[in-house]
Amino acid sequence: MKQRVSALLREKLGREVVLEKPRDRSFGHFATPIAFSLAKELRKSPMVIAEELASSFDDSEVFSSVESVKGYLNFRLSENFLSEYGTWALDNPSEFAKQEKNEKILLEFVSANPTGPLHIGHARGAVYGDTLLRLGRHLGYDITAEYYVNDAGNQINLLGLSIQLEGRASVLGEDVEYPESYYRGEYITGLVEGAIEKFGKEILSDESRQKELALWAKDGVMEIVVQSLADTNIHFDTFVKESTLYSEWDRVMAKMGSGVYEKEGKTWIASEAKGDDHDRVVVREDGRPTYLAGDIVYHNQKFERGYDHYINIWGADHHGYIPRVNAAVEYLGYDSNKLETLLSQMVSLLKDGEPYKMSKRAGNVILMSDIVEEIGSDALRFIFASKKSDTALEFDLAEFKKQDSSNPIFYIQYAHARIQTLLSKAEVSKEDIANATLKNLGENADSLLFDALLLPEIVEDAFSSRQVQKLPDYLKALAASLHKFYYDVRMIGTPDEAKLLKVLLVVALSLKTGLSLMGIEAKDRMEREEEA
RNA sequence: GCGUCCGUGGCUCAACUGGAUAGAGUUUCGGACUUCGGAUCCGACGGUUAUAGGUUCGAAUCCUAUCGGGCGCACCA
Repeated sequence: MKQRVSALLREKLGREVVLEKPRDRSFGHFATPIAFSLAKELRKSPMVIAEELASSFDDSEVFSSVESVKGYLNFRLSENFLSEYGTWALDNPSEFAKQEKNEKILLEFVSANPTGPLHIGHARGAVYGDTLLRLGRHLGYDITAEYYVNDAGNQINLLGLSIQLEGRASVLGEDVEYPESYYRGEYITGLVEGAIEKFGKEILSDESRQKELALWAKDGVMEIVVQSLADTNIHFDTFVKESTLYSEWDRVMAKMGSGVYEKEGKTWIASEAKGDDHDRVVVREDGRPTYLAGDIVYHNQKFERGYDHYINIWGADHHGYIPRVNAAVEYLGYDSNKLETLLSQMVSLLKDGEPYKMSKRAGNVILMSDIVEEIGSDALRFIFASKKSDTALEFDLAEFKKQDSSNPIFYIQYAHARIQTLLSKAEVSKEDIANATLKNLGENADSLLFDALLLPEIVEDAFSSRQVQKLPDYLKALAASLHKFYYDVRMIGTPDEAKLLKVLLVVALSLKTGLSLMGIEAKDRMEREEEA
């Protein structure tokens, strides 16, 4: 819709035009302040320019009116255009809001270490990434969702050690000394049991078998992780294991050329020259690679696979890490502008206004799976998609357990269900509705139809700006329009029944499509949950 | 100290990335059903957009400084 208008303006003016939605619908469907920017070069007042432009659109079939108001150019779409577009959408529901973008994107997200279950911070990045993925795919981008598994390095050894310590303490009854950092939580207990079953109790006391134990355990942890993600409708196409990459190391180092050098018996990357605070060690004196080394080979591998664009989603606490990875990418001979790193900020939880209690059982982290169990996948996804990912978020669980309009996910679902109920009570046939023409609707229904047809713009905007919260914002507003319309206009049994219900069908299509892009299934009926 | 993200009604967040009168929800108060699901709707109260300058037709948005906060600043991941 907007594209159509944009294209018309481009044709007319020979330039790209900023198109916006006026705050007040009485101004029209779209508006542009173009006359202000033309004022300088044309040396005429914006008002005059706007007047002239407005009158040049007189013969258009797309617009019913084009007016200039205080230098703004306001467009009102014709009933004919809206009617045809709405009908097309209903006839081609799976095509609605879709596009054919021609770009291959590698989207890496979550990538939590296989040393423990996902916590609430991971969940935010996961939801953000998956929502972007759904939006992008809907727009036709060819996107691969990838999870990078850090299954090498110290944290893996620590996993083996943690299982042994827990097993020696709880199973063998020994007094053990815990080091400063080790993994704890219910899942460790589970791994101890599994380890005994598989290897026998001996493995708990044999330090030389720590590595063997860890390599087995990380697969178990990954199963837990994958299950948590699946419970939230998140699925990955590929998993790349750090441990499989090091065979490439010599070749990658050679590729970096002068970007790496030897000093004090270590290998460094000259990242400072590429904007980092200082150079970084990639291989220690004893020959063990650092964390960065893994990322260098991984990003080399990514670029060798040949995508048009790369997106990483990281926890915001890693933001200082961006310059050094970009530096590596450039030394490898690639364009670091193709690599886009997005951040997902911290999350703090409240429950009934009080800080959410972290359970000792879980090792003092808030587990993603606990929250999903408490409020459900839909609510979790909605919350995390509702706020800009790069700002800190605080939310109260209690708000999302309510069954009324204060709970946005409920409010939207209710709007969708309400439409289904109306349809089931319709006194006209489905054919009558499908064949109805969406004209002479009256101001309320016309406005509602337009709102519902805005979804394509929202999807495009949300993806290209990487601001997925625009989608839930839109859905909330659309649901509000629907509820208000429902209250204001009676439909069943009136002469306009067929066409009004057809408008509602378009609204339902938008709501359902929008929700599915958030990984949430639209409901046809609301089941009232019993108060506990 | 350096880097980075941020500061918008009492609270949680928006604002089409520089556009029209800064909008929603929540809270508080007041209204609306013998009517398609009141699980809803309407109204009121509430703002010098942290502060001070600057840029221009136009600033919450861009620039500078100050104040306040989160997160980084490893040969940990």
